Amino acid sequence: MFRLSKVSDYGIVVLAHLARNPVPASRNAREIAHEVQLPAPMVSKILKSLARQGVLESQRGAQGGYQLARPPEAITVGQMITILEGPMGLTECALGADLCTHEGSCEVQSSWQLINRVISDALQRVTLADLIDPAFDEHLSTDDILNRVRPTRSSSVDERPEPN
Amino acid sequence: MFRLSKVSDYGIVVLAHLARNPVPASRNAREIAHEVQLPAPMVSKILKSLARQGVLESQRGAQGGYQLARPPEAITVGQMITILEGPMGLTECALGADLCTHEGSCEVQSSWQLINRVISDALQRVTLADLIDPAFDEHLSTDDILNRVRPTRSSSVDERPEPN
DNA sequence: CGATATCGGACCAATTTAGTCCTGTAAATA
DNA sequence: TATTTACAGGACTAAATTGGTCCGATATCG
Ligand code: FES
Ligand code: FES
Repeated sequence: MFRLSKVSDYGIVVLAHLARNPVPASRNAREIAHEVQLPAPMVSKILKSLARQGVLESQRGAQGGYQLARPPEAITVGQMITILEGPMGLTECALGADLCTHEGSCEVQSSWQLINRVISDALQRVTLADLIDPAFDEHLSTDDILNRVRPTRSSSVDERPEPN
Repeated sequence: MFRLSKVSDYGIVVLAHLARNPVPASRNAREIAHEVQLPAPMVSKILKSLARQGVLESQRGAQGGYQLARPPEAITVGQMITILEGPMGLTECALGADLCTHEGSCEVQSSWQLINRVISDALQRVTLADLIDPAFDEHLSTDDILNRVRPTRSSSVDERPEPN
């Protein structure tokens, strides 16, 4: 159906909420779930994944909770999706590995790899800061996004999601 | 998992194969399936969808079969995916309709709509002709694709998949 | 007429997803 | 130190989706 899973969907909503509402600095999973109106166990699971991958910092114990580990400009939509959804690739062939049974006979593998890269790059160009920027989502064309010279706030950001 | 379904995957392989091997003009489903080494009933189902949406022309009865209804330059990857996978949208909210239960309280809906448009546009910029062009998939950057001035063969193409 | 093929669905099994729950461990606080 | 809070890490289930098959109807050719 070409949809993101709910995990990614919710995850991005949660991160956007945290970026938009930076205080109080640390909140626990239950509070966050209540704030975004999503099922608490799901949100908890998602928060754990994000913390494990370094997007959130977690504090255990009483008064513990989660907060963003980096400024919103340093977190891209592409990273979030990769973390919550697994390695990006519209088809397995697109990943380049020897996973597809038709490799060798297939005539479109390399094309898929390119298409995949295009999508991936596009998603890496949108940051969490963009998601909560009211100016971002109004009257922008595709080319504005894809060609834009990054504004100051994210000009020096060029990170990848850390492995692990 | 953020993958295209097999239906789309196979569908694109089939179309690429037909574009690359234009003769004989009309072949039946069984032959096509054999040529691309994919399960015949699946291929048949896919061919039917594509024919119904006008990408292929079908000829019934003895000596019948399928052939491309338009030149490869006039068929985009975005169209193929839309036909085989349904309306494109990474989340339901992205479609803009009143489908999501969180609408109103949600803080990222309009951002999703933009992200969605970016992906969609990117996929509309790649045609079937590109997929079978050996030059296409070698050493091209994302920007080459996204910013490229369309070459002659697809400069005047700006169609959408017809509704129905 | 009879053979060939598409058309349009129904149908089923296997996988994936959405969502819950439980046990363990770390931190704060009284 | 005992207690409570809250994350860590999984196992687990039910529901939805997907991949794949099959069939009766219809159209076309010879
Ligand atoms: S279908 Fe897998 S390599 Fe092309
Ligand atoms: S989650 Fe549906 S509108 Fe945002």
